[in-house]
Amino acid sequence: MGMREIAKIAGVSSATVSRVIHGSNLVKPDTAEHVRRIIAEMDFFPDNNASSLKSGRSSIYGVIIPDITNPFFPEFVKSFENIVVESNQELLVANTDLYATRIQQSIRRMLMRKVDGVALLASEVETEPIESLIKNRTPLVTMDRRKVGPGLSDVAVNCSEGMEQAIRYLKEQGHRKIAYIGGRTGITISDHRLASFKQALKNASIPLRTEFIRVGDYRIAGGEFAMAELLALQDKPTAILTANDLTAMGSLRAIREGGYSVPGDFSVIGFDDIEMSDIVSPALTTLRLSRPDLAKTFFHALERANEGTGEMGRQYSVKTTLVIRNSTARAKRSAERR
Amino acid sequence: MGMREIAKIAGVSSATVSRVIHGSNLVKPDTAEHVRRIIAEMDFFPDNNASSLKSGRSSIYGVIIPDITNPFFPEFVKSFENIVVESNQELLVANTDLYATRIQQSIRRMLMRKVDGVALLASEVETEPIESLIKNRTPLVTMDRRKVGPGLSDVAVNCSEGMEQAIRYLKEQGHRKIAYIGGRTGITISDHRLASFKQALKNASIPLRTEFIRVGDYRIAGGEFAMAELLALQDKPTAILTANDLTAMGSLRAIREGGYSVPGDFSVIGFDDIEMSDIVSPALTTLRLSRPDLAKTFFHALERANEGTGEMGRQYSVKTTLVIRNSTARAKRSAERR
DNA sequence: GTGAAAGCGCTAACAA
DNA sequence: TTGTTAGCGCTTTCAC
Repeated sequence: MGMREIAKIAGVSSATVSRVIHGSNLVKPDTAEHVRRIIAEMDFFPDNNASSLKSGRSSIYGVIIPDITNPFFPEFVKSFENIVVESNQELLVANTDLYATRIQQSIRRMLMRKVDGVALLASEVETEPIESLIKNRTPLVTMDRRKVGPGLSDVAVNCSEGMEQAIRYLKEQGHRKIAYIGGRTGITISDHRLASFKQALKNASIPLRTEFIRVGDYRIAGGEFAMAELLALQDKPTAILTANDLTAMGSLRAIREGGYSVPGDFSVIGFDDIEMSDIVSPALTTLRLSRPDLAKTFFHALERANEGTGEMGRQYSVKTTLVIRNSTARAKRSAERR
Repeated sequence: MGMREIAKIAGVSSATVSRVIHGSNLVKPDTAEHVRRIIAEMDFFPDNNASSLKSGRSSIYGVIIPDITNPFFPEFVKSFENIVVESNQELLVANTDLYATRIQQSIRRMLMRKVDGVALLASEVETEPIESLIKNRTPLVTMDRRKVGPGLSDVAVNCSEGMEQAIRYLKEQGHRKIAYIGGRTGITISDHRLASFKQALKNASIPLRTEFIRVGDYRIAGGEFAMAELLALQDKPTAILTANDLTAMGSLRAIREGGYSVPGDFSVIGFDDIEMSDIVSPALTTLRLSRPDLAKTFFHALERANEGTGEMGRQYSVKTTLVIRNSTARAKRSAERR
């Protein structure tokens, strides 16, 4: 069952059928209507592979994420998929499981499918795989790499504003000893968040203590481990900022295990505002990074790149806002007792 | 850059290049090696659309899930993707967001891409969309629909065994008043779980109380609401089984909100064993449904259907096992006091 | 072992 | 407004 047969039944040419399917206005309404009826009757649908072969475009966007097990990403994918499907396109999702090598594989596979663009949210990325995308003139939009080029755009997560808010808020609550549990260094996304944290401290005239800077892995286990280290300190912090909510949840866990309470003994602030944040106990104060906004921005950047081909990419930015829940409170006069 | 050009450079025909790429053993090793080198040098990769068009197969499997926000599904997708990518195929994931209408859309889109098979984990499924798959001879494997046919297989979740275990365990712990929070009725998956629960109670000679049977929605909110109803009962249960872990977490929440404790006042058992189960507090006792096993079974069923085309589908089954953590304990002499 | 050639189903430029 | 036609890049007989 191909367009040819539909054409025969309808008494038109396959070109007309194609036009009808694509809603061309060069077809007489009557004819179009007639053809549409036949299509419906025969329950016909076109072969996408053939169109892609012909046109070189596939109406597929690729998304590469590092860890589908981190709720932030499914939530992003969901938002993104809604937008993409809305415009009759499709999503090819690849999860790299945090292996940098799998990024290359994924990109390669997407290139073979002639995707119309790639949203790359896995930040542990080397330059090589990106080049193959550029070379094949496939638009790429990255997250928080802060580099643009021809066909290469970036969506930065503007955390400095949020961090400022968070630090200011903590300061108002009487906190002066503020720790940070980040992600592996060397990854731009981690570096930027840490830098924003330091800057925010500075702006608030709060001294930075190196022993208060710890490294996690964006997962619960990492947050738990890093928090345990913090708890082992003689002079403990009274508040902890984290690079993402999972890290914050790990901290919560370590604090509980250590026999302390949140927000009684420690205030904890997450990052992302995944759905779970509102559900754990205590509900997490966090810096919200809106998934719908992020998805919209990625989509927009991709669309744009697809119109003006070869055009220079842009630097986009989405911001974060502080959402106050129950994991933060006034600092105790002395959190060190006990 | 197509096979033609590679062929020219290598001084062979495009047919030979194609053979080399597919590892055909009809090519002289020397020639093959030579061609491979050129391919690597030129960084060539074939156009999948062209192959699919020619062969009618795409090396893509489709997966349709109801709610990407429920960690069970990302965890399944991850396992499934690993297997699929291993065998040089790909995954097209569609999330229906619990809208039955989106299942049809998804299937249609997959049909247009000529997927080699569809794994359908969204259970709220009518017969119509399935038929279009069958008609197009695209293998389909469903979860817990318990119906098979030509090109249609099913993977049943054998929960009866697990339920028996759970009830037996609770009975040993002194529980006699056991409630169940399930999913919307009418969905086979919900019906089966409920039926297994009832059967298990019967086998353990524990009376079934209708007011102890509640309906959730496989999400935290539903579990919370249903548990609140249970708490409002004069004569409360002492243990609660749930249709999935999210429901169980909702119960935990309602119990905490109600001023009770787990497992002090109530024992709670989940279903699935999502990663979070081990992380919430208290860690959840649950019936584990192994994602890797489930993924393997789906893949196997799909592969099988793809070999013997038009063959009759099979009924597969994966089992569940009780994982005991901290949300269950001995029943109090009287849980009703207070 | 290797090459020539005929399409797979669709699109788009051109013709009518 | 509609039809004709030439491929898109690959696979796969069939012939050598």
